[in-house]
Amino acid sequence: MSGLSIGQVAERTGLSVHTLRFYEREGLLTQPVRRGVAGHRVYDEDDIGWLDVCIRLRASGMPLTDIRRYTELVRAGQGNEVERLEVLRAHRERVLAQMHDLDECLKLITEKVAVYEGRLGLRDDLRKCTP
Amino acid sequence: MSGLSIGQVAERTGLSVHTLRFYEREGLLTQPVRRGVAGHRVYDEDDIGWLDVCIRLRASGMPLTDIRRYTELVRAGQGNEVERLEVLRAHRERVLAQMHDLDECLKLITEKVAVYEGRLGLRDDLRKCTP
DNA sequence: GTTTGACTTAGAGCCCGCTCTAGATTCTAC
DNA sequence: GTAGAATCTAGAGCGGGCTCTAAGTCAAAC
Repeated sequence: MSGLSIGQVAERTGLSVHTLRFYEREGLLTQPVRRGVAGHRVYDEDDIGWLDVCIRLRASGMPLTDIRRYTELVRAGQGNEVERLEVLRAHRERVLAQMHDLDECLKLITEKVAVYEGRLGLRDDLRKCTP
Repeated sequence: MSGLSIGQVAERTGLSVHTLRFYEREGLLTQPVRRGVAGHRVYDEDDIGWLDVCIRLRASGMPLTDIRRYTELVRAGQGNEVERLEVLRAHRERVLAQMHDLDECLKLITEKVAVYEGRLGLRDDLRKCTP
C-alpha cells in the first residue's frame, strides 16, 4: 500500500492542495490520479517522484506549457526520445542563460557592496581620528 | 550635449518605450527626467547607466518594489549605505538560492538527457546488428 | 499646408501562475 | 447524532510585469 491523500502529497512536496489540483488540470501528471472513497484523489510514490521533477523544472523557470509538453511525451511512453531531448536541451539553454544573468548580477552586487562597505569603513576611520 | 530621446534610450537599453515610461512611473529613475521641446523626455548617460543596473537586477529576479526601494536610497544620496547593503545582501541571498535551483535542474536535465541518449544509442546499436 | 513620425498622457488589457471561495460531500471522533 | 476535518468541483480573484490603445501635440519634410 502506498496510497497518499492530496494533503499528504501537499505536505511531502511543499505544494498546496490547490496547486496540486491545478497542476493536474494543467496536465502535469503522467497518469490519471486514482480515486478512493468519496472520489478523493489517491496518489502513489511515482506521482511524488514526477511532481518533484516538475517542481525542479518550475524552479528553473520552465513554463507550465513546456512541462505539460514534456509530461505528454513521458506519458506516451518510450519511442519519443528525440522529442524529449529537444525539450530538455532547449530548456538547458535557458537555464544556462539565466545562470549567466545571475552571475552578472552577482558581480554587480559584489561591486556595489564593496563601494558601500568602503564608504562605511572610511567613515569609521574618520571617527577614530577625531575622538 | 548628451540628450537622448526615449526612442534612443529604448534602442540602447533594449527596453521598449512603454517599459521606459512604466519604469519611470514606478520610480526606477534616480532623477526626474528632463523635458525638452513639446514635453518630450530627455535622458542622459547617467540614466542609461542606472537603467542598466535596473535591468541586471530585474534579470536576476529582483521585484520592481525592491528596485524602487534601492533607487530611493540612491536618490537620497550618500549616508544610507547600511540600508543599501541590506537591500543588496538580501538580494544576493535570493540570487544564490536561484543559482542553486538552476544547478539542481541542470543536474536533472543532464541525467535525463543521458538516459534518452542511452536509449537512442541502444536502438542504433540494435539496428547495426540487424542490417 | 498636409503628411509623417516620434513623442505625450491616462488608462485598459493581457499573460502567467497560482490562490482562494463557495457550497457540497463524506469520514472520524466524541 | 453532531461537530470537525479533509476532501470534492467549478469558477472567480489576484499580483506582477509588462504591453498596448486612443486621442492628442508638435517638428520636419515634401
